[in-house]
Amino acid sequence: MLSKAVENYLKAIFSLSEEGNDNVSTNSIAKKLNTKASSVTDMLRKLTSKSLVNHEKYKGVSLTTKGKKLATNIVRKHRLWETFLVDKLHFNWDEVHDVAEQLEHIKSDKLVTLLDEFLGNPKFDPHGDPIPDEFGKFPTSNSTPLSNLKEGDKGIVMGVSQDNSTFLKFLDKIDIKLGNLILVKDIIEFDSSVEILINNKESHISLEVARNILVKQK
Amino acid sequence: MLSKAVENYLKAIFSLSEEGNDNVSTNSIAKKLNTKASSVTDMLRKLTSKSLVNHEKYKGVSLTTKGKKLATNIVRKHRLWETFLVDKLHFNWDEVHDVAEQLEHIKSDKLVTLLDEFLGNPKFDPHGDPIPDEFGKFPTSNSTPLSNLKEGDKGIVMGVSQDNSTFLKFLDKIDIKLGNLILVKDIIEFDSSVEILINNKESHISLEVARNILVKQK
DNA sequence: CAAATAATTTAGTCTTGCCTAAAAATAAAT
DNA sequence: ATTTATTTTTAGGCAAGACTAAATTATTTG
Ligand SMILES: [Mn+2]
Ligand SMILES: [Mn+2]
Ligand SMILES: [Mn+2]
Ligand SMILES: [Mn+2]
Repeated sequence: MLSKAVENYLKAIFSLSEEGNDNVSTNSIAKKLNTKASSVTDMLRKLTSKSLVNHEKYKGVSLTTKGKKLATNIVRKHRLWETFLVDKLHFNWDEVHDVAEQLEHIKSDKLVTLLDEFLGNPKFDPHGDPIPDEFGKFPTSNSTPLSNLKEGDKGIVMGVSQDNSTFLKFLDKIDIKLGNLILVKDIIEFDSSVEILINNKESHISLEVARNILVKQK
Repeated sequence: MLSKAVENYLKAIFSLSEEGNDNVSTNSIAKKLNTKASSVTDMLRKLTSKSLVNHEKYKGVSLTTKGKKLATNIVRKHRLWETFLVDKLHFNWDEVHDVAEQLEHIKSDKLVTLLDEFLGNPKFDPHGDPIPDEFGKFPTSNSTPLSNLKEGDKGIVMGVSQDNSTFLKFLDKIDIKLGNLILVKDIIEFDSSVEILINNKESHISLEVARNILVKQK
């Protein structure tokens, strides 16, 4: 039975290898988990001995098939619980991440299966992140960052690539939520910031924000 | 923030002091938590330093007001989660205890409040155990062990005083579930075992079983 | 009441997961 | 190609929580 610490390391390595190159660095893991590089090295030795990662000294680390399967299952649980909290308990989308960080470690296959069913086998969580199925397969979403659209383009909000609470609260304020239609009114050349229209409401967002909003172009 | 271990000790001490005398013994805690007496002594020192228990060497232990409040809240969470698992996810009542043992340690006041609401503020869990409210107040249930009834008496099943899975599965087999009506047909003098009728189905149960079924006499 | 038994506490270890400081390896810069 | 800076690993420790064995205190029993 995997400890909570081991599960968090697997999840961190998984998400880091998604967003970048195959071999994840010790430092990047330490940063993601708010820990020290030396602690990471310690843990990598343990993960290696459990055949969950391949680690060559000084060369970074990658998940084994077994490690990837386990990591995916934790992501699945995290996103199912977030969906439960928002859809059933009516949490706001900026409040669920920390609670889901705890719930994802509950060990019961039956619980996951029944929860999934109870929620109607959702494909995406409240932030638009894909929920892998019981075999670890992720649904695909043909969405692109809002920052890729041109002036005059329209897009439907499909998700966000940050679950930071301040970011999400800001989106709430300017009416950005999943399913809403965004019109790109203007792109300011100077700093690539974007003027948008949602529900007849104009807003001005930075490039950084636009990069973290995922839309399906219409 | 309390560790899982601390919470489990508090809960154990709470339940032991409910069912017996005020001062709980080291050995009884060790037995309940499947650990060794020496480990219990270690932990009692820690709990004492946190003002969660009063412990006089060799004289047993009791919860402080603070300790009792925290223990009650864990019981509350355990029973709310059991209710969720049975009512919403359709677990059987013999399958929920171990999962609830994990879920009870999730830390989020908002989660508890919203879960309670989502479940319709239940007063009793799937085993008939009372669920304390947010202030720690337990609802009262005027139920009595089935073993207290006389021949010819009738009673409605209000709960059980065991969440052991084999015991609950046995009850399933003879149609004993919350709300069902039991008629006491005969009490065998020799061993005080009981012949009962439920849903026109006759069963013969031991005194030990009868003691663990709680009914409201009709 | 003394002797035997049972319960509890203490002493000394172990594992997990984390830390700091120092050493070693790799990457970047002159 | 050295020197410098960065990254990673090692060495040594700490706290929580558990264990075994031994010592101490309480309780029974003859
Ligand atoms: Mn999240
Ligand atoms: Mn999410
Ligand atoms: Mn239970
Ligand atoms: Mn229960």
